[in-house]
Amino acid sequence: MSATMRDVARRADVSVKTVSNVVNDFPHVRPATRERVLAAIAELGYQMNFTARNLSLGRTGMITLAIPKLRLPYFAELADEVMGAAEARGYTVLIEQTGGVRQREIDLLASERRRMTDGLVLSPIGLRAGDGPRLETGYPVVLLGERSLDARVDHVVMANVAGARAVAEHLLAAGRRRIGLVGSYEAGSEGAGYLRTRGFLEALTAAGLEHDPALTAPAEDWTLEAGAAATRRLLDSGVQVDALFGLNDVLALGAMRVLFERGLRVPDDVAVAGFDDIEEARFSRPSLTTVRPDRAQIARHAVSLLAERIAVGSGDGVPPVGGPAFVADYALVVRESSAPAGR
Amino acid sequence: MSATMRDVARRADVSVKTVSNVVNDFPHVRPATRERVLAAIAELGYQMNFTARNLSLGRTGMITLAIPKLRLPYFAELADEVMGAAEARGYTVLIEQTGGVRQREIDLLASERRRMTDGLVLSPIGLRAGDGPRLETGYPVVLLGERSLDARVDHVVMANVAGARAVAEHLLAAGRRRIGLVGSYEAGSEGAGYLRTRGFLEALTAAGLEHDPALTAPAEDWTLEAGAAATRRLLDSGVQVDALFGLNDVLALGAMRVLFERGLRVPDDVAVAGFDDIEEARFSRPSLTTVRPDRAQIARHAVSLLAERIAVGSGDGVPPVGGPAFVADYALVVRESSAPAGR
DNA sequence: CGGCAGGGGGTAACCGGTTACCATCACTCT
DNA sequence: AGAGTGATGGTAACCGGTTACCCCCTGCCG
Repeated sequence: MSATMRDVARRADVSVKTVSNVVNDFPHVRPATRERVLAAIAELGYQMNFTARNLSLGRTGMITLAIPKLRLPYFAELADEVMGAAEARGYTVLIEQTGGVRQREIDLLASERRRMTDGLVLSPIGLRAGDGPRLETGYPVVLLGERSLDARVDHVVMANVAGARAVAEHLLAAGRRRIGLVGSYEAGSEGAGYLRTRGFLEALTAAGLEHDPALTAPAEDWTLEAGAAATRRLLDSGVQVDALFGLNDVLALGAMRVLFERGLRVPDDVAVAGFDDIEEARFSRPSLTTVRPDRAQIARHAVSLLAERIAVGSGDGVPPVGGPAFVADYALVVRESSAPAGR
Repeated sequence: MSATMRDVARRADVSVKTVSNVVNDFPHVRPATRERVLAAIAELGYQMNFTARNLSLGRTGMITLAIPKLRLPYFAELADEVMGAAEARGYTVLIEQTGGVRQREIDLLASERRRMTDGLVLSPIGLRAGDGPRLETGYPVVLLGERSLDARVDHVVMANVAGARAVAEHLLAAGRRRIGLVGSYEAGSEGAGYLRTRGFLEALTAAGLEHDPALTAPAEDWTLEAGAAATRRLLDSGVQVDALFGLNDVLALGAMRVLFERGLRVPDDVAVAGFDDIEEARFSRPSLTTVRPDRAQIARHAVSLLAERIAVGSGDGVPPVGGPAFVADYALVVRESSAPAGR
């Protein structure tokens, strides 16, 4: 079909080695020769076959980013950051959606398809403690999420506990005492949901308060829809709340929507806060108080760790163990939804 | 490093052909032989090298989806749909972001990197009329967007003109007469911005009205931020509006945020409508009237056209010309932001 | 019992690059 | 002048699959 390196070589009357030297701009090529080759390339419209190159190089220059769902703004923003960080290192990112389903996450690790990429950045949701060994496949993997999987794999985490504690402290300082928790986590999973809940509870405890279990609004997914549904159930149960903490921003936004439908004013009647600082949080009505993890930092670090691991793997035999998890910075962002006084 | 097919063959005491027959479950393999091969595969932990397979097959099983920005909810949702449609056909999707920049879009078409995938679904923003020929590279391409690029390439479009007209008619029917237009398009580009504007103007004309140029709020990007900024400028200019039509939902949501900041009530003082029906539109306060294009249909059709084109390309020589553009269904979704009477 | 059909499986070429190894060649150095 | 040196570029093996082509063997038919 299209021209190959040998065609170019024949046309320029040189060897394939020389053509290869030119396209990879290897230094020792005489200018005149280079010209001839470039001319031949232009005439034939030659374009390199990357699959062939990848085969001989033994690498593809691609890494996989596995996230639960692209439609969730947090992950779309994360993907954007990771793509940027990867590009800076010459990698192309292949995005896979796991739906947060454990089996999909495991499949991805075991899958033959993954051999199309040089490494994997996995944002695990479904994996459970005990699944750790599945990660130790010798294939370069970096986890985005708490290192609760007892796996000897590199981790990049956000300060879930500290961030959630900061939010709760802020709400308590504003005088809120009956704080509803929107969202839940699978028992046994030690993911972001568990950790944020823990941070939240720690703050209450530190303030000498106890969390009323009736103030928990479980949500299956971390979506607007689920946040709204959970909040509806909570309010229907008749409990009184003066604040709601969504385990992430979309849950909080879904909750706000329901408060609005029920005629409750935010923040006057009920303060609301979330976690993630997705872009929508700044533009919602009212704008949403939340925790902003340094996403760019997370992405950069994850890609950097993965690149390192890939390099090592291709070097000697046994890759070293992942070091301690890297914890990204965060900041509490107070906005209208929890402003001290009604506006 | 890892085991190859030849290793498996040696281990099972068969030829590579037989191993290949087994892994590709070719019918004529004696059960006993198959067992031996499978056992060898298990023992060696063999995993096929996809790069090698791709090289001999001359295809990669991947297609590229090029969109402006993953952070824009519309495109995140579209990407999700495309990935689903592609998976149903055995393709993996590689997402590239163009930022809506013309040069990036052109680079993508010319790039050698694209040779890593079998085809391209491109959502062009920056390409101009006249750029058509650049698309005719013999490489399978399907365009998401109006066929204004005079290119002989397959197109899948949404009913931008009709959808926008429907929105405008709805606002007019609700008695709105000074309808601001939030968003703009590059002169000369005939993309979604231009077409939606056209549909909007058609409705006004049909109603015997003229659009006051002062009611246009240009926005550089189609983002929340840009929508807010544009609306701020519009309101600052002192013009009176009783409705705002955002050329897409995020522009409209950004606009709503500013109306709120200025103490204007939606829909009582100003009705608002958008285009795209992103998920956030259902949960905003108030919920947003918009046009819902059938995204799933668009994705399915685009992937299907591309798959067809890929199949043809590998068959005979010259691929046929793209047929007439496929126009996806749409529906006007009326919500609170333009409800007839204040709630 | 020879011949033939077709299932089962081996051999080796091929996909299109990279690169180890080697051969020239032009100079410079002693 | 002979040797050493580095630039230049050719040859062919190799990456790890797929597959065209061929051979062997078994079962069945005449």
